[in-house]
Amino acid sequence: MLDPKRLRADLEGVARQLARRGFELATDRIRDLEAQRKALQVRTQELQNERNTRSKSIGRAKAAGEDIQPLLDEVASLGDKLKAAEADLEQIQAALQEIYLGIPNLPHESVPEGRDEEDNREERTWGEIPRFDFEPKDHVDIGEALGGLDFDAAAKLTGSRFVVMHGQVARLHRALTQLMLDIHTAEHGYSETYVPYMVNSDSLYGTGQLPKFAEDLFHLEDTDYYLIPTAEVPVTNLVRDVILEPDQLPRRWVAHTPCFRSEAGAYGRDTRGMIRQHQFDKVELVQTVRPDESFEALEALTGHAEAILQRLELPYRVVTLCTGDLGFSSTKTYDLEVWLPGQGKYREISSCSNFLDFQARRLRVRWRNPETGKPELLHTLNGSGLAVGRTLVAVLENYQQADGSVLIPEALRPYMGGTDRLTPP
RNA sequence: GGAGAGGUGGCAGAGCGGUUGAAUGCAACGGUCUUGAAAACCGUCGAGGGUUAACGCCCUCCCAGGGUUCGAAUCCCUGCCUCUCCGCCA
Repeated sequence: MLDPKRLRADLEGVARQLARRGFELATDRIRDLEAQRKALQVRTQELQNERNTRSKSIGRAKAAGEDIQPLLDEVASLGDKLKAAEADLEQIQAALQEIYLGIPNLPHESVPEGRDEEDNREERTWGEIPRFDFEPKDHVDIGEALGGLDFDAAAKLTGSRFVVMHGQVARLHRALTQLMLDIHTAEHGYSETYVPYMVNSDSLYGTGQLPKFAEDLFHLEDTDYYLIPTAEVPVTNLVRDVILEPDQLPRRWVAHTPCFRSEAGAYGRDTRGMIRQHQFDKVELVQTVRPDESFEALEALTGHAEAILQRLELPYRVVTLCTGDLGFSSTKTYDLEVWLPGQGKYREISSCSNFLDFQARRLRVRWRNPETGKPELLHTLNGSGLAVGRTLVAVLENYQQADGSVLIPEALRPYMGGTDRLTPP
């Protein structure tokens, strides 16, 4: 959520910045509601003040043994007036809240202008795109030939957009997770966290998935519980309603969880293979930092995610999302895109974002600023480090051999019992 | 699942329905004292919001949401959470 004070003080300026990302701010309606809010709030508080004052004097009179009936008569109508004013105020505030919760974050000035992913800006590339002296297969063919990927079984057990993994491929999947967790904890200063895979709606409001993106979530019937779409939700919510001391900052967590996404609105896209699933594993990096350090932290965080790809020797590029492609809560996002020979293009494997105080305001994540002595909002960030399923896809496709086997990247071999190759049965 | 107890400020812990946003202790911060520190003593010390140029004034918050009342941390209802005992279970 944006700062309501800022919206009041500079509505037009905020509207201009939001227009960059194609969001039209309802300035007239906001101005109108804010004016009503102000008038009603002042009136309500006056009435509350009157009630408090009179009640106190009644208390005093009673203690002094005086007849309080005349005083009671005087306040007879006050209660109704106050109730009406409070109800009106609540209604206006709810209307404003609904609008405010639907406003995305402001794009940072360094974010390129653009409509969609076509306009994202490439920052750098890393690694050599592999050349094959045969026609490279995609991960579905490779994985099925290895006996390690079974989409038909998953369709029988559940439905489309799920996968069953077997044997050496299942182990490879686990090995990737272990490698990522080990690097982030041992080399990048993150502390490992295990969190619930279901969260309540408060948590989802806090990180911004609700109220706007309910259709992307799996909701458990007759409960307030949802399956997490990313570990970002439970992990960032760890500091909801918390005031951190300066020496506790920055906080860095890494968590490995499955992620559940309904993928509503993605009907025809990536229907083949593991690229877009209802359930996938992800190792997630989350940081809570001082406000003056968040852009620095974004660069570092992105580097941490890149380190995994480098360790696996997978070619990738880094792009800055343009204003039109930027996520709802983010002010700036770098996507890491790994090269997939099966598709002959780069595909997203990590998304690293700085949210400024956008999530922190909803979550009331604060620190005690020693300069002011007051609790102030922190900045939150997160990034995938990495999406495990897509990393598996990248390994299978980039390390495939003409005979149908798949080499294991050096860094993974200790996690694979020393095996250097997956071979078809 | 059954029975009971409870949820108050950073922590601990009081709080007859009426000048209680909340005693007291600890912690924290500022000061006195000291070569320095400790101890002792004095003082400050919750959060959010409205209004104001500012000083200030005002409102809200004692798990959450309803209710009773002129007035609720205190009474009633519902929900959530925690603890103890029993049952079941990985």
